[in-house]
Amino acid sequence: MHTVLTKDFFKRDTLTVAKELLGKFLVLGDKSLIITEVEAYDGHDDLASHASKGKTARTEVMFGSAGRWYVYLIYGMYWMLNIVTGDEDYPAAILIRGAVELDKNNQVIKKYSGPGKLTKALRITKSLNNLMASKKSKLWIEDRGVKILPKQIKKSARIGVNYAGPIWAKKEYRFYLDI
DNA sequence: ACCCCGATCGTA
DNA sequence: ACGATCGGGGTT
Repeated sequence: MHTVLTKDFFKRDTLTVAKELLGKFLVLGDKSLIITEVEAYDGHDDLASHASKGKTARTEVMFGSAGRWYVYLIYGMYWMLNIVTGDEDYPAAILIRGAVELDKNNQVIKKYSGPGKLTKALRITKSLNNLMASKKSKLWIEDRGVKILPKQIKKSARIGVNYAGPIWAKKEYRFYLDI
């Protein structure tokens, strides 16, 4: 059974949604990738989050309704793909950092490790920013019934956020599967 | 108008 | 462990 995840799925606690995204499928045209690594950016207090500096033209998406794509450029060359979570006016999103591409028979075609490499391979750019994750926007997330056990979910501090200070840089908001 | 820095990556 | 890289966010 293939269920397209909609606003209701994403409009919940960000850490909960982040863990549940593992094992879900990122679908783009005829490509299906099982999500294996994510990071949560949760609320205005999260000093690692762009939203900690308040609402700006860039971060406005994060304050908007859940289930939209937040895509931004980093280091002048890499697009980061995030899905907005939580309630309206509560800025939060989940960065998709790794996935495994499968064919129709669920055979592994390719592994994508690293958010920049993933978007480069899928040709994801700014054009998706602020659009709903749906068939209409051509990029969406599906539940295909894959069950992930809690013990399969690994966690660690988020990558590349040392600027966030001792407390927030150390939060174990990165969740991943050992494939 | 401009300065500064980064939710990375590849090489070592 | 570290440096390349450069667009644009945030502020002036």
